[in-house]
Amino acid sequence: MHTVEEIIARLSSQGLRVTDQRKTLAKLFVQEQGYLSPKDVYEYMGKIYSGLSFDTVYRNLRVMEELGVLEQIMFEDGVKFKLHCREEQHHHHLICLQCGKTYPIKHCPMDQTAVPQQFKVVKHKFEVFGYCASCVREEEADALS
Amino acid sequence: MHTVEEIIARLSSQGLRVTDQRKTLAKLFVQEQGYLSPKDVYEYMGKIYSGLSFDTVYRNLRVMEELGVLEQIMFEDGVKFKLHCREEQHHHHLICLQCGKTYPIKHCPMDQTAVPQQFKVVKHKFEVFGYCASCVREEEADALS
DNA sequence: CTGATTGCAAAACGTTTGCACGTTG
DNA sequence: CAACGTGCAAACGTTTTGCAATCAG
Repeated sequence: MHTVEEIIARLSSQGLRVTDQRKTLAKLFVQEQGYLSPKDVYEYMGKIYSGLSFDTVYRNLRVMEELGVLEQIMFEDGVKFKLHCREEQHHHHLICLQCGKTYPIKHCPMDQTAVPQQFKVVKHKFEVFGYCASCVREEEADALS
Repeated sequence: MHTVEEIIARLSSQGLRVTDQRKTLAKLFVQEQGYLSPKDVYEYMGKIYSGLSFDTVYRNLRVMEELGVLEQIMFEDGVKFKLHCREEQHHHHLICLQCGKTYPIKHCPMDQTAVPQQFKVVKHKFEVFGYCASCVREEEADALS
């Protein structure tokens, strides 16, 4: 799920149409290794397709999510999407609050977590938020000026 | 922040009015040791106050949050509130997907997590979801019937 | 060609706001 | 009685839906 070609192949293997807009959407998420809000996507796509409508963006985000191409998570300020991690092994993420890019953390806290027997665990969430190297640098530059 | 009286005291110490509705809201969250959506709260309160309006519920949830009485988090299906943990030490939660109740986890995964030096960590989220003992039992009972 | 995809308009949500009236301290 | 809280109606932003026109395979 890391290349535009793979995504397109997956689309057509499901009998879905490969439209220009969907190709662009795939390209956007492949380039951008991070979370994007529907609005981010709409603004980006809008520059390319005049007369683009918000509902098509939503529909395509949904399609991609159902295909397993994208994954969705809730932030404080709303839903965001990113390319689904195709990595074999379970992992978590560092997430940059500025640019939305993510970096893998191999360590999974569930190994060390004692859970009462009575509690039936279904899933867990572990995310670390902060600022990545380049966003920290920008911030410092801004502070100086 | 564990009793209705403490919450009321905090309200009036801030020059805010102690209304019936706010007392009921406090009682609700003190009893319920878990997450409630604004809708949950509205439905509960609506049974008591006919003509209750949604915006008042929101306003009071907000007031309580600003007082530090409640805390808010985002779930897949929207915002929810619960009594703010007054515990001294940092901890995380087991959260029941059925009833919304929470149970503390002392272990904090950040201790074991290696983060690249360049990444400036601001906060983290660690939550374990599943079903608590009583909800598991109900589920099993349902399965049998 | 046939069914999938798109834009448009409108609806459906959840949440917030302004206002006049009622209530608390 | 002054300030704060409430209900109502209406605004708002986000997400979804129905429909007719368009496009991909």
